[in-house]
Amino acid sequence: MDNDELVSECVKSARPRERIIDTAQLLFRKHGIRGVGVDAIAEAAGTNKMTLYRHFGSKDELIAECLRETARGADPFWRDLEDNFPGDPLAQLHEWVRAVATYASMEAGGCDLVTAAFELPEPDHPARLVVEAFKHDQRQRLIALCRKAGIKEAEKLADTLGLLLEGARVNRRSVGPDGPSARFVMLAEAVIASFSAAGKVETKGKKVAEGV
Amino acid sequence: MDNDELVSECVKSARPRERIIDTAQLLFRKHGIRGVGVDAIAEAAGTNKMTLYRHFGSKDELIAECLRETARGADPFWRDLEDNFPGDPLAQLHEWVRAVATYASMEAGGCDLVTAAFELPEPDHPARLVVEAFKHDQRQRLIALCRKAGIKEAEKLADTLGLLLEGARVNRRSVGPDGPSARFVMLAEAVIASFSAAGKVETKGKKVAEGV
DNA sequence: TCCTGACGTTACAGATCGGTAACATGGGCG
DNA sequence: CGCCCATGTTACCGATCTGTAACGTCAGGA
Repeated sequence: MDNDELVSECVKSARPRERIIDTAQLLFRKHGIRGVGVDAIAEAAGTNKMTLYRHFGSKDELIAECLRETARGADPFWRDLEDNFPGDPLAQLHEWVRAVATYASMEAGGCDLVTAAFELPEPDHPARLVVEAFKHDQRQRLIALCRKAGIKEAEKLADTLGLLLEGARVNRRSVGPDGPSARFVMLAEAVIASFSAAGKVETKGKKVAEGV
Repeated sequence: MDNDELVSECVKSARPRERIIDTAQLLFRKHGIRGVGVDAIAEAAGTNKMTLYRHFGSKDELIAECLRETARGADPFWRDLEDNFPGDPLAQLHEWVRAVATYASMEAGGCDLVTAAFELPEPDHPARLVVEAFKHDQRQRLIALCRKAGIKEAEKLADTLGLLLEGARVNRRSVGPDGPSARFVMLAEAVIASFSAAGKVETKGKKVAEGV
């Protein structure tokens, strides 16, 4: 509560609206969504409560907008994946493992969307719609990637990797960065290897090329 | 906030202290730890705020005590595992998968300990000590079980299963019971199978008997 | 120039929060 | 009986919360 003013110093945006969203994301991560009030957000963003309420009708709307902004951040992630390994979905899959592990070990760490789902138990909260849509979208993308990579049981591998990742993030959040979450890359690679082997056994004789 | 009085009807305990803990656990699950006040807990428990504060010095202490109580609930779980399949650690491992999946699909669902870790970001909160100790204990138990079951890379399998489980719980919490979390048993069994195969390949020629 | 619209400032409402003080009550036990 | 201790009751404190009203200020465009 003391150094939150400094937080806003890292947020240099012209428009108050962007400053508020950026600052709110930082403060939500630090103190929890319910642990920070709109007054503190506005002040840390270098503005005031009235301006905040003129842009976002309520705190719940601000929360939802912050989550939408966070969710939009995943798009360049997938674009980079495709750009860095064009036409090589298996390499993209391995890079996905490495990249999400790197992202999960940052201070942003635990996915803001999941954190919000934990902090807001009301089933009809506007933020829940954002979370569900995001999770569904990410799952579909990962399934498609596994399928293009020639994995036979693509859904199964994608769900295993997805649950492993969420587990690693939540574990890191509850027991710190030195727990089992530190082994995520190794565990995920082992799972991919086992699914790849199974896939090749089953598709023996057939061309592996399914994607690409 | 309206039907929380009925909640207390399910809690028939003689002593106010137990009633308060049981009621607090229910309300924390329903509204979140930060979403329910001590007054509401006391009233729903059929007592009053003063009695609550005489038993637990603060809300934070009550939270920690609730988590300790929840953590104690895992002991009979492991005892049943040993009692139902005595001397058969591999069967115990498969039963572990089935049992935790059943538990995770109940309304208690998302582990209260993890939820608390998400809701209480302060790193020195007394509840965090309980969470970390519990998670460490569960991990050690699962590693020991895998080892006794003859798995060669016991730690690796235990961590994979642990992260899968935590991922399934958090996924269920964020996208509901019809997401990938519904496939936890299948995914976990596939992982066990792959580790069992790897273990047998590597220990080929040696006696498999290591535990028991 | 003037006007409009975004933004800042102050004050306030109504509710709820965690936590405490003072006192009444009532049952078990010597 | 008389005492004690756990519990119930009421009132209160100061702080904080979301959200609103009224009124300045100021830059930029027609």
